[in-house]
Amino acid sequence: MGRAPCCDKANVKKGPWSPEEDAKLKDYIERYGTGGNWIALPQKIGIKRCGKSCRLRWLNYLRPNIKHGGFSEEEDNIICSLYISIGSRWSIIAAQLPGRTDNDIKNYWNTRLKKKLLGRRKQSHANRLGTGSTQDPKDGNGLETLSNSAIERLQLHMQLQSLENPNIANHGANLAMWPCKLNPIQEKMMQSLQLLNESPNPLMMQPDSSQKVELYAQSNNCLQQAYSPSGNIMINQVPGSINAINIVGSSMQVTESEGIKQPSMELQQFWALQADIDQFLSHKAANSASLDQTQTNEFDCFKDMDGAKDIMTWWSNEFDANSASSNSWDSNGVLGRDQ
DNA sequence: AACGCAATCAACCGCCACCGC
DNA sequence: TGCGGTGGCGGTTGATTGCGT
Repeated sequence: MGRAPCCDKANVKKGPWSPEEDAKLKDYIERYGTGGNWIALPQKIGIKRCGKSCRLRWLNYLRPNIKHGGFSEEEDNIICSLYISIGSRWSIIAAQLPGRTDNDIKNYWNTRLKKKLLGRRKQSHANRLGTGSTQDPKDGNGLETLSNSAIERLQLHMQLQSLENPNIANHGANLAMWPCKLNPIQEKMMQSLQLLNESPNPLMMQPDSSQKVELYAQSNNCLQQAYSPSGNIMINQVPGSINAINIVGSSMQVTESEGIKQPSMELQQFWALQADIDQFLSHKAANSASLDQTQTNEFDCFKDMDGAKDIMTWWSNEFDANSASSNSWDSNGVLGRDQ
């Protein structure tokens, strides 16, 4: 027995929405709201659609302030940063991009961004597999033991590191060094997300819980307005992970002696993001687990670092310094606007 | 102009978590 | 506590559009 369908499939229209259906749905929701029940909505409105379909249509197209297409370079960078850090949590990524929907971002990533970033490497990988690689694809120690998402993210890590600093990439980079040219907000996003969510990643430093971590703001002063009642910023409260961070600006350390200042807008956004992430993680982490299980599973294969070393080395070496020198993680670099 | 292939994106599907009973 | 209904999410599909030959 399969589960009961959410609606009567036989009497439900599928496919593209007509302007009339759109108008009915939009008009109804603007007048009365959803009533907290999407399943019942189509009947009330008088359209033969599945409730889920109505929800999707509203969220992705009909609700106000939706943006379509025309992703900016900043949005590109944010999407990439977050994808690398947290994977395909499109709803979380979308939450950081006002007006964008998870579906839009997912499509954009799958059809464009991913190809921009991974296309060349995948080609190179294919060549390698076809020309004498000794790695058996069925071998459990190979790339195939990773989820696609994890592979992509690790590839992106390495590729971007290579672009920034081929020497570091060749020796197992510390992700705290990366990315070097994000804007300040993205930089903080990455730092907090990495600390919160990626500690099993062997590419990253793994500070113990008592270690003080300093986040360096690079040549910007956005953190110099940092405010924190205790002199520390609580980065998260997950047991066993980092729980306090001293933020050090380019020339100024935020301490209690700095006194109380109003938080900047950027810092408020930063904290809001952290709250979102914390909420997500605590939601996922059933009491004892400090990390999202899915995330952990993705990197289970790296528990045995010997098995992963070759992969890392290959990824690092695969990317030649010549190509790296012609790119950088800025608006004209990695993402290379090709229009 | 016609065809075939690739890219794009709207929409669907199925799974999972949450919530109320 | 278990179960069913619902919402939310990510993966996938398939129709449409664009482009090269």
